[in-house]
Amino acid sequence: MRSYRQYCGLAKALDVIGDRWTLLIVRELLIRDRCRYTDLRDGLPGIATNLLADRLRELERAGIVAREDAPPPIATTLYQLTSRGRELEPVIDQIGRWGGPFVAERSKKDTFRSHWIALPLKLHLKDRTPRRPPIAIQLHCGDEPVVIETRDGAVRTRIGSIPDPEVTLTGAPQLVIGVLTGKIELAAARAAGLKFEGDREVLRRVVPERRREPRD
Amino acid sequence: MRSYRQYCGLAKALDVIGDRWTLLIVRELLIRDRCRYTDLRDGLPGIATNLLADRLRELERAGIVAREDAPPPIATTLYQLTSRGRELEPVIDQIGRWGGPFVAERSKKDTFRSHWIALPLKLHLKDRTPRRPPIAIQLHCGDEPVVIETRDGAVRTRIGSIPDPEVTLTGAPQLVIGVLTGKIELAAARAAGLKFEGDREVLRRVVPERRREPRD
DNA sequence: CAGCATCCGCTTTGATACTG
DNA sequence: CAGTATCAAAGCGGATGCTG
Repeated sequence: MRSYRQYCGLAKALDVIGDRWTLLIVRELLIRDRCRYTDLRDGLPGIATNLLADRLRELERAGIVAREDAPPPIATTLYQLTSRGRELEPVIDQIGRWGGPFVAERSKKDTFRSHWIALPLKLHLKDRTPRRPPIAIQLHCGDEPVVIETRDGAVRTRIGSIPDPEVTLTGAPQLVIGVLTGKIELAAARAAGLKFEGDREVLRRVVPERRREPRD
Repeated sequence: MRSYRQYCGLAKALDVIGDRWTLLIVRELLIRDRCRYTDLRDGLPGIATNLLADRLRELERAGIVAREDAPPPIATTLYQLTSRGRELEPVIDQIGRWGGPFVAERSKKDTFRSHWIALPLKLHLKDRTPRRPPIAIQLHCGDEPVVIETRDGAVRTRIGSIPDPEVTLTGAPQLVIGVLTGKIELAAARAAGLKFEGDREVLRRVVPERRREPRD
């Protein structure tokens, strides 16, 4: 990206992360921690492979991404965020929150990967009763399973499965998100096709975090 | 901008605000509230005029910017953010914070407009003793004067002058910002060329706000 | 197969000139 | 003042080819 050449923090940041696809690549790495080129490509439907390679080079040069050549017998390259890269989480959080209203309904032309909901869920949800024993909620709403786990009061999410989750939700992402953020009643979601298994009290334990009111 | 077509809040947001120049236009409108096409162009050195016109059209269509035809005798068009547009302030705040390290030093090729510092100062500073009578700090570090004012505990900034400020700072933006954010001692800044007039105790009243620690 | 690089047509951007 | 018009250059998207 050509620099704006403006002595301004916003403009300087956009010089680095303002390119097309760049922040979506960071999104992938925030969710997956360490992953291969192919994982990134699969999580970024629509990207041209040469662009992904270009962006990874630029991000590495900017100190946001580090590439690690896994030793044999794995023999593959792994990409991960540096600490400077992980500092982009609040940036992506805010942009994603601003874009929240746009995901109220889903267009048929939109692609979806289930792990995309992991980041907003982790950032939005909190454990209402952190003293009680940890719980896990298993989600099935796309290509890969996602787990929500409480641990030390924090809510974590990751790609994967767990043998005995307290709750399992299966269905369209709109319904899964709606139920977890409290925007859709469980009964309404089940009527709309969501499958629910487990203890419904557990579901109430994980609730959207109250946002700080903006100043001014 | 071509849509990413991803069912993801971040991607949907970037469909709208991810174009080159778009967030810088929002920056201008956050600082200036209502302004003319020419004001925007002056605040965006480097932008091609057709691009500014294009972006304003797109932003209007997206419900972020509203255009208002001022009645005669003014007879000019004024642009301002809608409420949805003002909701981008936290987005720009976070991106600007992330870009903060990049403005540690200034390249000679960088352009500068003094009002660019108004937004980060407003977002970073707080009034340590909000009960005391309001104060004003006058800044001269570029093309236009900027005022910092305390009011009801909040810190506000605007383009303009005030007759009798408690403090006046004149000099390079690095020095002005450094002193206000506490990164440079006043004595060091004066040695480096900053002119200071007024009550140095007043300067201590306005301090950087403590950021909430990130979760996780 | 993973991890790119190359090529090509198309779109976006940038610089400048011009207009009501 | 507030844009539109024009055109060259850069960037992007899609397909394909190469290499270990």
